Amino acid sequence: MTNILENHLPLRDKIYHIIRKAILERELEPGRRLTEMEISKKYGISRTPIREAFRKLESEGFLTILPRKGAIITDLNEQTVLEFYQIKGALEALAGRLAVENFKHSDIKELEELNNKLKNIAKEENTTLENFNKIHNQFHRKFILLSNNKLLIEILDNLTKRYLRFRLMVEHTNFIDEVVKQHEEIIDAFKNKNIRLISDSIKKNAELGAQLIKKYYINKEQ
Amino acid sequence: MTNILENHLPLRDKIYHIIRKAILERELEPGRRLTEMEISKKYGISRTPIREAFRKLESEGFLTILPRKGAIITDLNEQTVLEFYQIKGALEALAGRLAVENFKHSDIKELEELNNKLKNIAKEENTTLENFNKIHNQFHRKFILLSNNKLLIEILDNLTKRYLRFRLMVEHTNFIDEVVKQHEEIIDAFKNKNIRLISDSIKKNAELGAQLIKKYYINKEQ
DNA sequence: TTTTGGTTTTTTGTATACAAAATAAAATAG
DNA sequence: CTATTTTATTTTGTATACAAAAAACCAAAA
Repeated sequence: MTNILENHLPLRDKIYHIIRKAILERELEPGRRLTEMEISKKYGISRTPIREAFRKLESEGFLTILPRKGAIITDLNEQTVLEFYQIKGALEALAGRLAVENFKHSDIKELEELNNKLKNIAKEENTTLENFNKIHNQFHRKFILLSNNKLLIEILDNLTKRYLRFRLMVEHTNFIDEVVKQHEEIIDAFKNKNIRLISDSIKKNAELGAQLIKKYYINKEQ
Repeated sequence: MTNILENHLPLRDKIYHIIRKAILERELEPGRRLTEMEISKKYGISRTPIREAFRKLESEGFLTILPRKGAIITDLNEQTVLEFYQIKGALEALAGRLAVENFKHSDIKELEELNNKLKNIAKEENTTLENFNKIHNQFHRKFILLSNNKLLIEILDNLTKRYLRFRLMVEHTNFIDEVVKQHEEIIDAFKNKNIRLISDSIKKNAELGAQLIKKYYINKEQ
């Protein structure tokens, strides 16, 4: 495994990855203020690369920087999540439509294998949410890559990273069966090269994601 | 008019806007290398805020930064443009679908007024491409804002800025009539609250944009 | 003429210093 | 004791200095 922190990257990139990881894993909770000095002392480096990392994290929505005030970790509310899933649905549906042309038999097979892995995860005893998410992402990224639209891939990758935080909040495991069934629909649609069906099934899958997050927020209120 | 360079913004933001403008207006041509010292000397400021501006410009696709090598202005080829318009089509169509609910009579009227302005520009003698683009953007941004999806608005704003460069390459004026007609279709679709029609007419409009750019590249080759 | 090797110059990466603004703390007035 | 002003501290914004890497240059050899 290639460790980002070891391979001689510029310090700004190393510190970027460290902070990003901490936010994603909720070590740094939303709303918390982050000072440059704090990080500087903690890791024994100067403020210059830290500032640059902060700006990058801001542009990706992890931090909110107020001029002359500093950085706070962006809070993600229910509304934001729903907005995200609407966009995810539309863009992945586009990816699907574009991908049809490029699908080979082996690609379909790969999707089926990934979906089988998901099905097995549901049966396993000690299955982690991270593991589920990993395979789930591989499934989606498979047809996204086949869209051959580099900008689309870039945008979806960015969004997925940016909103990964939610996915780690929710107990997907109860819904794996439902997800697997929907993925089967998507695979069928690709098999039949039915553009409309591809688009609709992918969007439906995104809507399910939104519903799961919604449940989390409802439980939180109680 | 609010001048970005005067109003006490941090230097990093001022210099960011200066460079961005220069790239958009093709003063700085694609492929050109930009050194920090060059900007530093030209504007009499230190490298620190310049570095931060560079990173922001990189994240928005204006610059490509290679570690220990420096920044070059990103070159946009035909393929990238076509990819952009595919995404623009899908996201604006989503915006349209979401906007329907929020459309008031006055909003429809506003769209009609903007489209009339476009129609008049076609008739004018000395009409600038910038002027056309400005009104054209206002039309699209109108229903995008009504989608009420903040993330969607942010993404579309970013993309529009990032790919503004193209729009300034092409002689839209010959196609204004066609654009106006398509906009009328969009307005009608909103009037009838016909989701499918809204989606399709917006996508068709994006495809026209792609075609215009394509023409530019074809002419360029000759 | 071309290629290779080393030297110089330029440019980026990082640390540090200080000014300016914002926040926190303390002191004073009511 | 509370509210308000003043002072002190913290934190960001910018400039500068130096180290490290890359690029450019030049000379000598094939």
